[in-house]
Amino acid sequence: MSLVAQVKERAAKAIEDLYKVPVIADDVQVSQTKPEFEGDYTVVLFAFVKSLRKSPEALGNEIGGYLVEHHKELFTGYNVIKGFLNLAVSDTYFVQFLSEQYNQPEQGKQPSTGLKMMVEYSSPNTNKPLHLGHLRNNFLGWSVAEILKATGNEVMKTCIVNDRGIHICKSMIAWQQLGNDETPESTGIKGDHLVGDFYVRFNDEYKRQVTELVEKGMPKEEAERQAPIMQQTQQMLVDWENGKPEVMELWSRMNSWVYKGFDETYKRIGSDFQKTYYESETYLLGRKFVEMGLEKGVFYRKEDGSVWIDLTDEGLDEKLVLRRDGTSVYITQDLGLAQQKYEEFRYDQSIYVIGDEQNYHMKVLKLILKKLELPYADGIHHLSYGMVELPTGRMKSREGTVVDADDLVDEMVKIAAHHTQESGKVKDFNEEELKDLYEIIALGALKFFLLRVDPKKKMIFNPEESIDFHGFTGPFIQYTHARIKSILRKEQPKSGKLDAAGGLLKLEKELLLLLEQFSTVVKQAAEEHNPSVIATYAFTVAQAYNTFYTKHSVMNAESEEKKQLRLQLCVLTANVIRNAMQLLGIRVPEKM
RNA sequence: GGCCCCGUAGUUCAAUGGAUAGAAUAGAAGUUUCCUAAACUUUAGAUACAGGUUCGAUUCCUGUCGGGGCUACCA
Repeated sequence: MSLVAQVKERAAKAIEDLYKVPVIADDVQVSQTKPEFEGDYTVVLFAFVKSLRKSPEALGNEIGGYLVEHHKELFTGYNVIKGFLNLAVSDTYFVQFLSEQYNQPEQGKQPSTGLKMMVEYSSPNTNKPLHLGHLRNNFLGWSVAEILKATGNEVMKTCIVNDRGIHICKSMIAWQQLGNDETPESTGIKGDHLVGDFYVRFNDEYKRQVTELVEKGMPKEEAERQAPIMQQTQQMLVDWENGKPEVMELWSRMNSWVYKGFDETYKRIGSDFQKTYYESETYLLGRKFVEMGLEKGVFYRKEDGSVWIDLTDEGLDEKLVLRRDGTSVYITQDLGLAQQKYEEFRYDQSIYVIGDEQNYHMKVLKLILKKLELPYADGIHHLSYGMVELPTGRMKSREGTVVDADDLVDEMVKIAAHHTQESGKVKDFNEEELKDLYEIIALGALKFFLLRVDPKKKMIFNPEESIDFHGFTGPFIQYTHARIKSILRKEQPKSGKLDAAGGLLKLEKELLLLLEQFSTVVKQAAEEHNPSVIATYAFTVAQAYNTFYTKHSVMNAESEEKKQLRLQLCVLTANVIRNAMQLLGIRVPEKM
């Protein structure tokens, strides 16, 4: 049991014994003691003042006295300041924790819950390459999946690829008309970028044609409909839906270029999926829901044949679920996909990593499934994350301000290489090892940058300033790990019980206090679907270690006892850092 | 118009209703005969505004101002 949990439980028991009232451990408010006060954990007493009719000071002294008396092995002292009972945890407890845990390589792992969870993330369109926004999505999704695994869940990572629709046809038409048979091979351009370029060229040509028509005197809206390239694109979509062979062939050819490009990027940034769904295969699935909904009276048909659901009672609008021409809309497709996933995987939870611009859509999706009384409706969670914005606002492809994922990673690798060469610490690395190190550091910086912020909040990326390698960053933590490993290459701790008789120094104890919290932090991150909790934690640990490191020597410790204790502390810190960073998808180097 | 989210040091981010609002960067001043200075130490600097609830409000409620998103028979 975690230390916080123990404090809660014992404090609850103390109150029960002292005042003969039932108290649940979770109702006891416990937090880490602020550094300016004596103690390690603090019980906040205000909640009990009224019901027990005692002053906070009296309560604190009575409970504190009781705890120190009844749990000598755990608490060595207390003080009461206003309504706060500060408890000092014994060195013995921490030293025992250290010697039990230090060489357990898997820190933070929780027992199995038996629950199955799906995490859908990444979800790209096949008409453009991945950009910075996708990176936040990819890193979040991967990390949350990893955190859920660590907390004992079976996790299935999935991806839904948007590979059909008018926007895909735009790239295809542009390639047909302006492409000169260019291919990734003939041009040397990565497939997803090549197709993305044609999407841009479509828009340029379209704009040109509209302008031309307007100059001839056609009203703008009319021109936008009449532009030949748009008409041809719409015809292509119809042909695609009818399975016209030439169109299908071009479609799968260009998509294969894109997938090859995506695979390269995914491999590099570490994204993977156990199952990939393609919209071209799933977009018709939702239709049976329309029948079901009409039968249950949840949906209704309008005179023109379109089908709707009325959500005004829930404070939302009326929502279309089937067009009057009988084709399904986005939400209907999602209903179908949710069902399909459930049939295949029987999930307890299905987590969708999707931007917050779709909050409304996801709310509607869940609500419709609920109204249809589907058993998996309650398990649907939207992991809504904020957009990555530039200092000037949203990235806009029309203004060319979209930050490309591949370019950004390349840039980060360059900077990592520059810093590494400057420091001159890895002269014994060969070419390949150096290349790997640059990737580790570059992606460490990038992933940490995107994961350290609360997912719900939008965040700002300034392309003018490169992502930092100092301070609250991935490389800072990686560096700390490398430093520890450098010591451990010189000497490994001997196993066996340690003697705490000499007492722990302040910095040793502070570090141990933090290390003990890892499981609690992982649980919190899992409950909140929030990797930033882990990022903050990993940084705090690294910071605490660095402070300790500068102040106290491990190899030249005051005594052999101390040296052993510190070596164990080094091993545990390295393990916790490695495990924490692993949950963020960040590797830690042995040397840097 | 309706619904939702957000305004915290110069900047980027923290803070289950709890103690003197934390970090990181940028700024100023220091630390390397001693385990990796991508480090460490010191210093200065912020809750948009006005009310309310509370023993206690960055957090909850109301209003004002400012920013963003959604509100498609697009996906």
